[in-house]
Amino acid sequence: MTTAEPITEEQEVFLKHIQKKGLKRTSQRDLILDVFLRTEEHLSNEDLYQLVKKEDPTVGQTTVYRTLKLLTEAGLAREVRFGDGRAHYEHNYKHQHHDHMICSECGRIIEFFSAELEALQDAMAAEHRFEITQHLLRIIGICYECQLAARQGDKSLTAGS
Amino acid sequence: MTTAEPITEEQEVFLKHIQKKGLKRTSQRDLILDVFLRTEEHLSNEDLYQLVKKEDPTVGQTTVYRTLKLLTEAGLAREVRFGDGRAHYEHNYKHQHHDHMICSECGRIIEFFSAELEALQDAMAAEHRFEITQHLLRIIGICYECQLAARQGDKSLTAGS
DNA sequence: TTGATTGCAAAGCATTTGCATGCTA
DNA sequence: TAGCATGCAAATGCTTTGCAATCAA
Repeated sequence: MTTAEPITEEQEVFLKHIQKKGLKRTSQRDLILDVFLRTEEHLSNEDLYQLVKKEDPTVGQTTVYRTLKLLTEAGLAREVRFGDGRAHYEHNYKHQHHDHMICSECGRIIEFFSAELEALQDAMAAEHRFEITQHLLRIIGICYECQLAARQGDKSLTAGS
Repeated sequence: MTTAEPITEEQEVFLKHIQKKGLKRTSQRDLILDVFLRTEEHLSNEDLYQLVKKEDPTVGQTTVYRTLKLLTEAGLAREVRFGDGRAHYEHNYKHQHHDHMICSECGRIIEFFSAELEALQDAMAAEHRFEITQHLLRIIGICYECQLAARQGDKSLTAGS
């Protein structure tokens, strides 16, 4: 499989980054980027590896690790951690920054954005003359669906879970 | 070493928690709590283990892990993660909730609090009917001191390490 | 041709778990 | 005395690294 010519903006961004660092374009990196872009989720390394493997079983997991790091450097991916011990990645190119609410019952992830929140963070940083590189807001709790479910199963309460 | 009678509020809180769960009070747990309370920092497990070991070299690291989990359950400690791959713990009893700015250059940690920020988070959660259990805000960037240092060493710029 | 890339296996870390012994209640 | 707690060693799970073979530029 020869590497194809760039099509999407993202691929161009990736190529630029690759070249700037004196690295090389490979079919594996192309494929991993492609699969990543086609998937709109919070992919863990393992997730992406499984998807990539479907299209090319010879790709190793190590390459996925290394490529995700490259994509993050290039600004195409953003690493997020939900507290389950492994890294997840989401699209980061021309995507508005957003934060997450994580349901500790079902694992559901709700994305949200608040300009006021962002502004307040900037203000707090300015107060300390702190130059923000990135920020991470994670709200953990119970989503509406799980609250409903809990209310229904409320009659037989012993100690929970 | 026999276990001593409770003195501080924190020790009482811990005892109550221990008893409620049908667990037992031990000299190790007493010591670990004591050392934890005497230290005003963001202790990692390893940090606390080293400190405890100075006072009682027979205590095992596993016990520190297990006790820190207990302290967290009891509401005495709060687990925080700064992105270095391991958990850190800070005092949580009658301590106002606060968030952190982390300098990616020197590792310095600045604590801050904003009532507006808290209120905004609550508002965002309410919008999604999400019931907050806890939240975590981490701002990563460059602290003022490191900005100054960077400006000074700016004349010989090659690529920046 | 040269040096980056790949995939495998092994190594690293932080954390957890199994288990025999010890100790609290 | 019963069963929780302890500490060691081994296991776990995610991620990184060493290395020989391969491939892009």
